[in-house]
Amino acid sequence: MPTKLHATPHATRLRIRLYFSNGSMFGPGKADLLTLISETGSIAAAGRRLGMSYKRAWGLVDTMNTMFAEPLVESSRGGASHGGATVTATGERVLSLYRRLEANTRSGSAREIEGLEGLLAPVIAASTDMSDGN
Amino acid sequence: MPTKLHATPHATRLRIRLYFSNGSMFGPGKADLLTLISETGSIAAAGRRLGMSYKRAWGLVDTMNTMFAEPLVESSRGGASHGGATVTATGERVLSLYRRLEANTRSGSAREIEGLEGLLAPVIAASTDMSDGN
DNA sequence: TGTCGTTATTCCCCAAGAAACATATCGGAT
DNA sequence: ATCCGATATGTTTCTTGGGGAATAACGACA
Repeated sequence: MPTKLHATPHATRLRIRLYFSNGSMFGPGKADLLTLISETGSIAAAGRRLGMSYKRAWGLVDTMNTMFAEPLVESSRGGASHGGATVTATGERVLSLYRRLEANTRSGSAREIEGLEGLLAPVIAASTDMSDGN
Repeated sequence: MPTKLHATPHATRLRIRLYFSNGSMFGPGKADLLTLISETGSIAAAGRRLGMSYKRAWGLVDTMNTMFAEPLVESSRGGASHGGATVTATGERVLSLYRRLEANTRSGSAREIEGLEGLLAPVIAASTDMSDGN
């Protein structure tokens, strides 16, 4: 029989949100949206991929564009491309800083995370009874 | 009105939440509650200090006690002391690990945080728009 | 046996926020 | 002049997490 648990290396996910002094905040939601806008070139497509309504995605973009000194996303309507959105250099910089913060935390606190994981209740393997939701 | 820029260096607050593979999570809410239970020796008192209802505080305690292998909080009813709650050794360990994770992040990503702060829109002194999103 | 403050638990209710729906607009291409 | 797909924004409907009130149990002690 296999050794011990630890079957899951680092399935633990971190969600880090920054609350700035001016009241604005930035976290994984905006970061992921930014990432997907950069990938897809469209607010709508990015929102769809994240399972959020266009309205919500647009609202987040609007907030991001006003909370920073320069807009993170530039959008255009109509035209040959039928509109779209691109992440500005500032946007990429914000994203890069945030991702680095995330990575730093994961690597810099690996010990603490493992320590917490080790204290968790063992997963109930029961495959017969699945009425529980939690 | 260059009355000021970033007078307060570290007003930016971090909120780190861990999502474990078993579906449970731990973040600043539970950590703060744990801290105050340790201080006050009472779930109710801790909840009051945090501005949350007893029901909510108790619910968080209950979740914490079941998500870890050993309870983080032990409580008693009645008696000479009229009941109360104490944080177990495991509880203190969890708290310590989480606080260290927080501190590590703050110190280990000071550059990134400062970088993001530097990109924020300057605070407009006069009119205050208390709107906010995610 | 009654008092006391805290833990434990249920039920009802509500507002904040998300979802859903509905338009309006843009502008190059055909 | 029209089509198209995406942006932009308002209006309505729905969901849900938490608050609040109410209630019970607990147990040492006087």
